[in-house]
Amino acid sequence: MDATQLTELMSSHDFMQLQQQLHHNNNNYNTDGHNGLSPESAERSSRPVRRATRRTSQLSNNTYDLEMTDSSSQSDDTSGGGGSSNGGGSSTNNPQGHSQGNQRPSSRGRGQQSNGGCPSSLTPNSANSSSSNSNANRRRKGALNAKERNLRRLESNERERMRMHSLNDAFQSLREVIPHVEMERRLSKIETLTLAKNYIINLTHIILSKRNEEAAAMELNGGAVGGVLLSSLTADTSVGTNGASANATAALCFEDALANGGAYDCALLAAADGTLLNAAAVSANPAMQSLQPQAMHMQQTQLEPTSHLPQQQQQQQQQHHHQQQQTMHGHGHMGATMMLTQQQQQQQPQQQQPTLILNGSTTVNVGVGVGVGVGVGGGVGINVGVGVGVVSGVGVGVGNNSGNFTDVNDNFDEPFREFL
DNA sequence: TAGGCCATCTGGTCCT
DNA sequence: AGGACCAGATGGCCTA
Repeated sequence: MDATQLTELMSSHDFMQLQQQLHHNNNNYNTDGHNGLSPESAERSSRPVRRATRRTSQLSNNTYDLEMTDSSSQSDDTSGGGGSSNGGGSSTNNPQGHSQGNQRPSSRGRGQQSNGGCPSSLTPNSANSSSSNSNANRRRKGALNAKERNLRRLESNERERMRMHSLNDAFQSLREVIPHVEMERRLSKIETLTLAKNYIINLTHIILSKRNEEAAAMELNGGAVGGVLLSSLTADTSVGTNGASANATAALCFEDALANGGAYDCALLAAADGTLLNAAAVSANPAMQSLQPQAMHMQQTQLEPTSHLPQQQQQQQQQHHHQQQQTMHGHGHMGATMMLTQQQQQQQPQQQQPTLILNGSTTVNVGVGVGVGVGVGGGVGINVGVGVGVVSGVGVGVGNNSGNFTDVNDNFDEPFREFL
């Protein structure tokens, strides 16, 4: 599915319902409590169908040979001289191998242990140890211990599987709330974490800038309703490790978040390494909605520190982002102008709804904008600055150059503290 | 076929 | 002591 098809699909009226349905389905991800590898559960979930590995299937069937008394022989039994009792290979589990308990061809003593419950001794002297009750007891005890070790190992493996499943469930839950492109493959774990990080950063920027805007708007309009608010934000997110700045572009649309029962569409282009260019729809959870009590657009985010770049370079970046937008797999419910390029917007300034929303729904343009807004302010960091209304032709500057973005990082969790 | 991603097993370490 | 957590190893699946 290409971007056009995806956009068309997402433009459909039923898309919201479909999205919610998908969301619901995704919630079934790996909740069957088992290894999550059954074809049925895989079909239901977004987890790619994976066949269980040999080990997995065998262990899942509880065919682990508990009679083996040495766990190392089970995990690393490639030393059976190639003529391993399990036919060589890893031989951890032997689906057909229970019968081997009494005919294990291995020359190793362990095989004989399981036969008689008597650990064959590894020394010639102990080979005739049956004459000694104490030795036999020791051997039995040793065998039981080995069995117990194997049992413990099995239990430990099971716990580890469950632990990893719960971890994967958490990853899946995270995938479902992170805006990203609906890809044919699911996000990998590293992609999920990267997007989540950038998404949090974006939300933080929005909240902080929105607060500044509201304060400025109140001051500007004297609190009157009806003022046109335009703001531009450029933010430096030097949050990456190894000093790399995040280069993110986001287009979030909370347009009718509340009107649609809490679902909103948004697109997020975010990647610290520039490899992820994704857009997608998510369903907002109540906590996220509470962060945005007003409907809000965020048409474009560019987290690259651009305000200090030469104008020419900024223009180049704008062009680059135009191209990105054209290829972006955006969600259809992006609002009328969400996915339009600047050129397109300029070509139809009369038809489209004003992108600059009045009080009640605020437009927040993050980045050196496409179509709207040019961040003003020399410094790197958040520039809730002078807006230039390109689309609607109306722009009211709200100056609030917050300076260096370290201010944000210093109080990174501040906007969220009230929700803790 | 190489590389990426993943599930699982495993042994060591830490924590309660 | 037992469970949780972690990282290394291994092998399967998928894609370019």
